[in-house]
Amino acid sequence: MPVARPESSGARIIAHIDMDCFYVQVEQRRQPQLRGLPTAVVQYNEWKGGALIAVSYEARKYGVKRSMRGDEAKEVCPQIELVQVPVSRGKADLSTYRNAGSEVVSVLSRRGRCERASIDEVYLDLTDAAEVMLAETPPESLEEVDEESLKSHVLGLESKDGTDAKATMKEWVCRGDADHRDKLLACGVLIVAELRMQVLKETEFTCSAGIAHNKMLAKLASGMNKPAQQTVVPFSSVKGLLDSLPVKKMKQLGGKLGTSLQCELGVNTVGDLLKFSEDKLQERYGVNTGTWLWNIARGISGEEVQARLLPKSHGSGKSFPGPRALKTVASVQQWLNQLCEELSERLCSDLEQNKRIARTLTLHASAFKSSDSDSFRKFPSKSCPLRYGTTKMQEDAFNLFQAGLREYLGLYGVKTQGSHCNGWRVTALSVSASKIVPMLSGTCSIMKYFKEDPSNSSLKQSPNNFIQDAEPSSPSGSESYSKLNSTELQHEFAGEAVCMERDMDGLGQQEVKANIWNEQDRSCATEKCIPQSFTQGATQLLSSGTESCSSLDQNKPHREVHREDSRMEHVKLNSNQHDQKRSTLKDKGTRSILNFFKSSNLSCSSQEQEHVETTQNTETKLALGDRCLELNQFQQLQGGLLAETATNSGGCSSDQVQQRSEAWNYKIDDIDPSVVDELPKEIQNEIRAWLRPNKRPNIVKQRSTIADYFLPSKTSLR
DNA sequence: CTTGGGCTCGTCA
DNA sequence: TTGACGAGC
Repeated sequence: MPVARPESSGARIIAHIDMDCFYVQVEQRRQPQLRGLPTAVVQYNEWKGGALIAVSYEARKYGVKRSMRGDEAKEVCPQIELVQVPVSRGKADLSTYRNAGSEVVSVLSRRGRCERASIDEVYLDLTDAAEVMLAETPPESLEEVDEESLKSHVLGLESKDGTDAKATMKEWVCRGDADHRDKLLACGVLIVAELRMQVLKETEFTCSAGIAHNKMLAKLASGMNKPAQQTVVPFSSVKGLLDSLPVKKMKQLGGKLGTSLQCELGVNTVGDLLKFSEDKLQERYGVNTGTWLWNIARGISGEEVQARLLPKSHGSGKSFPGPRALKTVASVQQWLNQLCEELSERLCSDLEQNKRIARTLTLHASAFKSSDSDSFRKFPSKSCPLRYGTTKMQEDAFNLFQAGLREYLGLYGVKTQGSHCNGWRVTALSVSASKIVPMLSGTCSIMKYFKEDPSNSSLKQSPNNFIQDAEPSSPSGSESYSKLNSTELQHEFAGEAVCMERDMDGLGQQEVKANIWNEQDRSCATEKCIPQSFTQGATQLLSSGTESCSSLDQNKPHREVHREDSRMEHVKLNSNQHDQKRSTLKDKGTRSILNFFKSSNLSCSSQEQEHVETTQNTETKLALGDRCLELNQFQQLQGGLLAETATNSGGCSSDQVQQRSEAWNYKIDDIDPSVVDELPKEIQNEIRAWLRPNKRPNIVKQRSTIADYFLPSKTSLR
């Protein structure tokens, strides 16, 4: 349900960026000979040539539509190039598109708060950047405006007779008598044009954009002039836009709510909503939705751009339409195994690249009973704590399915569930992982220990390995989030990490924490930089720690340094209290990670070793605070104590840490990378199963990723 | 202009 | 925890 939020004071500059027929562009980049040709991406489906899920603009000219099947498209456009969505494990695999989306996000997140709204859509809050530009280099002072900006469209701006569109645009951007809001929008136009050109340069993708004072209007505008164009919505044209806009075009009104407005209130355009009082709308749709409707009728939407570059959940699913519906428990289990493999792979990538862990596993299914079709029931979805490891996930998913099936069938009819058809059919299955939280230092160190352990590669035993790992040539499921803007990632994590710190505060550890930060401030400011062997992984995590750390880091690529500089500038210029608070908290979160990298180094040069030793004391003092979280999270990965920690309402006391540490019979700090085999059996198995989907050694991979990122040519990315 | 299905993701209650 | 719903390629 939409929720009304008051519009904050002061005009914001919000952009919505939408990739043009994104999947097609990704395929055309991979196969450049397809560029300029009518092209469509079809989902694997033998029936009638598959379903089109993305259509190039060249193909649209021929009347090819997304709703068509491959065969129909061939009829209206015989020369159309149909590219199939990659398939792995018998199902569509969208990793390549997700990865490409990450590339785009890494460019777009440089100028302001960035929210990844979908695989190919992004919201940006460019308010600060626009205000800085207006203060320092206002558009009216420009003698020249770049071509891309001049190609923009201004809603409600008519080109005068005899004047070409670009001249009109230049006049609009540079006019000195505009009000403050329009001047900020003009800055937004210039910034977004720049960003879009940068996206094209670095990713070869074109996109369209909307620039307005809130998300709702920016989203509306981005679709108005496609492809590869941008549209700005001045405040003065909002009313005119909404008055004639069909309600169904508005985000969140495309479904039942919009239909209800049309049918029950006779509201056809958003402007029609103005006839209804807030009370009336609330009465019918509830306070939240009512107020939300009242606001959007007036172009008001205070929804903030969330700082989020990463998805909140991962899912893998497949449907089994018509005759392909699954009839046996065994076949369901087979498919669940496939789905869990993919999910597990993606979770491992997320863990490795973004240091996040998912806590909940959910199974969704659709089914019908052929016997009594009149008593139709929905198959219930079921969740449980998520245990890492492909095999465990497969077990858990299957158990969730069986629990759901029992409920679905009722108490009877469970007996003959063996391999025989029992009247039920499963038409869709999916597994998803949610409640993804950032991992703090501890678990991370454990990961590294095992990943870097050479003896680990010889441990190739893996139960239930009936499917070979993904072909070496296609690292599916390995999302290149490592390419994301590091400062933004940081930003995103800061909030979560802070939450966990607060939990600790609640347990009376404030003083400990204060000491930790003091120590870290000092060590961070005085030490040179991170040992080289860690910079690959650490660069992302550390880059915005403090000025002294980042400016002295010789290994940091130039571009990254530049980005940090602009970020620091940004922080300095911002007098907003909230932002100051946020940046302080961010630094805290960063430093706890920073500390880990400093102290967990195993193989640095002697000179670096010395540095590590000087920070060792700091690490020891962290024991009470961070160690608590490390243990918690490590145990979560093990899955063994998850239920227990869950009932613990988060957090744990130092006593409990002590207890558990003893229960496990080893200390995390004491684990030697060469003694995997000496670990408790269940941990060995867990680690092996857990690592199985990602065989590539960490170091090699990270190096290649970073190198790729800075290669002048894109060829190695494809 | 809408239409569709498979897949993925998000929000709210 | 679970379900309903919305969105987009």
